[in-house]
Amino acid sequence: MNYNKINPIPLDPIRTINSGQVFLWENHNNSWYGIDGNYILKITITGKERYKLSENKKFLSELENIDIDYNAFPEYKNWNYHFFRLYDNQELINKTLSKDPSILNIYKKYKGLRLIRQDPFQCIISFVCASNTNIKRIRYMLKNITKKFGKRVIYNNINFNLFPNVNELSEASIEELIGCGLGYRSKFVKSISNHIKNNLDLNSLKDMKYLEAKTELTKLFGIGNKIADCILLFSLEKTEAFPIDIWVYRALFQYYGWMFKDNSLIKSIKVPENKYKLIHNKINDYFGKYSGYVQQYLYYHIRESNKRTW
DNA sequence: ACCCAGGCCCTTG
DNA sequence: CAAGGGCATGGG
Repeated sequence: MNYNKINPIPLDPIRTINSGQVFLWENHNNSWYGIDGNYILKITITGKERYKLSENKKFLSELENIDIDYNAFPEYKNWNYHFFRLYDNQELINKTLSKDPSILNIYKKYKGLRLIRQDPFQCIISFVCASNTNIKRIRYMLKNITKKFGKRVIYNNINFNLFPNVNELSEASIEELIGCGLGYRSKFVKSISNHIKNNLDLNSLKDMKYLEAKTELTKLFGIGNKIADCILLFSLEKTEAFPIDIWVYRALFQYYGWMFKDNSLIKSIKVPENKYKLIHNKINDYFGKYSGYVQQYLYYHIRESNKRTW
């Protein structure tokens, strides 16, 4: 059977920014505004449909009823190409997401969902905050962090706060972080900020191999397998990273149970930490270097089908 | 009251 | 090495 008829792949920016990858996007009037490190990104919906798919056009023109504010991200003239990874190998992504009927059906259903390339420091703090809580609270914590420690800016007559940089956030006390609602994560954020400020160049992680970079990240207090994979996938160019949280874990055994002979894996309520590497390896063997795209689709799908709120 | 949430750390056996 | 408890916090 030919599963490779969908080409080129589309982009749905609104779906993408509401898929649990980023947590600081807000809707004002007909526009979405997002904080990415030092920048405010803006996407305006101009058509009556929030996004119109046009099968026969390249992804370039599929943004036709989305108005991108190019001034917001000066380093990248067309920031949407950078942020939504539009220069990734379209054919290979398409092939990966069409690997078998299970993933192909999900791919077709949520077309336009893409990976985001985030500011690394913001991504690290975001997913440290994400441990053992829900998305609504992640948003709440991060919003509080920006309000307390980020530069205030006015853009389109709306008040925003940028995400604090390492130096700004390392000034925060544990008490202030607890005040932001981080709870026991406060000590992680404090420790990680100090460590990055003094001992770690985040950009150097981009040049390392997946495992090498992961080893560096998991040395940080509060970062384990899953959080490291989120950081690697969403901000450090490691598209083979496949974060396995409780939702992806459930999806794996619903659709890819055949991959795992060990039945004891299925019974666990939590993701078994000691089996994480084994699962990850099998996924990489099967899906290859763009495994991370599969993860995002599985995550999105399993949550949608359980009617979770974003 | 109890369980869960984009987990991780630490202690025990 | 494996298993299990604890952790902050709020919503269902």
